[in-house]
Formats: sequence, structure tokens, C-alpha cells
Amino acid sequence: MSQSGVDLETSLGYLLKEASSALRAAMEEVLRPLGMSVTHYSCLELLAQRPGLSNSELARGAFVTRQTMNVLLQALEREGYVTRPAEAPVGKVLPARLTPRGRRSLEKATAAVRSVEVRMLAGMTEAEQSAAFRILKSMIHSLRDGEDGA
Amino acid sequence: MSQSGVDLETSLGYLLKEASSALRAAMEEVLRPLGMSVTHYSCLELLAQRPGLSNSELARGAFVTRQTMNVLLQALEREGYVTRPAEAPVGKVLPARLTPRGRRSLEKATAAVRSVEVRMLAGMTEAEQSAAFRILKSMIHSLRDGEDGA
DNA sequence: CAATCTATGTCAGAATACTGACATGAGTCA
DNA sequence: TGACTCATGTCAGTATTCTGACATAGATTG
Repeated sequence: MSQSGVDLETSLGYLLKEASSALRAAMEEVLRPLGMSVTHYSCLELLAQRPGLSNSELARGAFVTRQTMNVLLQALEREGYVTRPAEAPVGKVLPARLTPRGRRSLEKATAAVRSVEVRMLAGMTEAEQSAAFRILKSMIHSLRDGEDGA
Repeated sequence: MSQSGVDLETSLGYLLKEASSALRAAMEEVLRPLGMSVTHYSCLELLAQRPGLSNSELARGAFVTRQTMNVLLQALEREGYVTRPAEAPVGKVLPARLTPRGRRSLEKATAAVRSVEVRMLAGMTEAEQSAAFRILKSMIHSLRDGEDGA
């Protein structure tokens, strides 16, 4: 008797949420022994791959608000994982960078997270991974499209 | 020079998080005018499709803790969207059900959320949707497998 | 039958993320 | 130049979710 509803059993949206939730749980599990949260890790990984990112850019990359990222960055700065110049080279944008300590701390976390990703991909062929990549990109694009258009 | 890292640009995990984040944002956007949060909606939708679900079952279905769901259920009960018997028919499990008011409130939300899902699926063929379904199921299965095994 | 284990509902406190607000710097445009 | 718009960093308060803990009911096991 599946009425006009969304039908959770066959909803791609529900499945997407389920997969994302499972991924997050798996990441939290391997990061907890390292004393690191997912957002914490995301920030460090972003900085490793794109040194000089600003607070707002990091926030967008980690899918949190810039206020949330700012609190995290201040903590990471205080604990010596990240450095930011006292004054902005241009405008108000403060480029952040990992310290050697930050890089060292990230190493173990990266390995742990990669093991999760490998596990997630287990049982998928190369072709399926490509398909997944393309399909997810398509979903993101479609969702971002009409968010405030028309 | 993409070192041994996870490489955000080609990481399925990152893309999964991005898609899930976009979906959540889109849902929040259409639900906000109805005064409903995503978790709020999830609870109602679950109850519509599977009447009599307990607090803990609803929590698992909405991917939150049972404590969180309990707080929400108490609020929904107080506002007359949901009813639970005063005493458990068996054990401690309290089966929850939508009231007519709850059903009415859900109608508009379901339509709104379905429009988001339709938008997300725009540009995907039937075959791609099937592939997405299968692939997401595979990811979930792989992630849940070894979460505390071995 | 008794002991143990597991799952549930619930309360309380802690952690986390968000919304609102403000000042400031850069770009646009008349 | 001056007015306007936009993005940023940051502070403060609110909201949401989580972790910890407890008592209880059912299932399991010896």
C-alpha cells in the first residue's frame, strides 16, 4: 500500500542519507582513537591539499558554516596544528597553513580514513566507481541548480 | 603532486558527503516554510509508512540516537501530531502513530520533499538510477560489514 | 529456576553546529 | 569621489544532537 509518499525503500535520497551516515560513522570510529573529529580531520586534509585556504573557504569545503570553522581553527591554532598571519596580506582574508605538527597529526588520520574509503569501495568494479562518481556529480549539480532560481 | 592523501577531487567519500549535504540543504529549504526540520519530517514519514514504530526504531530510521528521537517524539506528542499509549502493550516498547493532524501536516511536506527528489533525479536515466541504487547499497553494506568485526 | 545479556525509554549534562549581528575591506557603478 | 553591494572574520546566544547513566522488560543460557 505505498500511497503517494516518497517510499523510503526505493528512495535514492534516503539511500544517499543512509550511505553518508554509514560513512560518517565509520570515519568517526577510526578517528576517535586519534582524538580527532570528522570536521577536525576535514579541515586538516583541506589545508594539506590546498595550503593557504581561508576560514570561509575551509568552511565551504567541510560543509559547515564559517562561524563553526572559525571556532575550530582558533582551537587548532592554539594547539599548534595551524598557523595564520596576525594581519591579512590582502583584504580580511587570513590564509591558514599546517604546521609540521599539524602535518604529523594528519598522517595517521589520513591513513585511517583511506582504509575506510578502501573498505567502502570493496566489491565495486572500476566501472562502477566511475559510474558512482558521475552519478553523484549529477545529483549535486541538479540540486544546486534550482536552489533559489526562477 | 597528489601525495599519499585521499585526494578530495577524486574521493568518492568526499563526493558522497557533498551530495548528502546538498540534499539536506535542499530539503531544509523546502521544509522551512512549513516549519519542519529534516529529522521532524523523517519521523513523520517513517510513521506514515510503518505505523506503530517504536522510538528506537524511528531513531535508527532517521539516523539519530534514540535520545534525540525521544525529545522530538515528546514534542510531536505534546503538539498533537503523534500519539503513544500510556503503557506498553508488551515490554517497554511504545508503538507510535500519526494523528489525523500529523497526517495532514505530513502531506504538504511529502510533496515538497518529493519535488526535491525529482529535481535530484533530473538528468539521470532509468539505468543510471538503478546503478546509483545498487552502488549505494553496496557502499552501505561494505561499510557496515567490518565496523567492529575481526 | 536463576543469572546474564540485550534492548528499550528516559533524564541530565556536554559537545557541536547554527543563526543573528557587527565592523571592515574590496569591487562595482554612477 | 561616494554610495552601494558583497564577502570576510569574529563575537554572542540559541538550537540541535550526542554521550553518559539508570531502571526495567524480554530473551538467552547454564
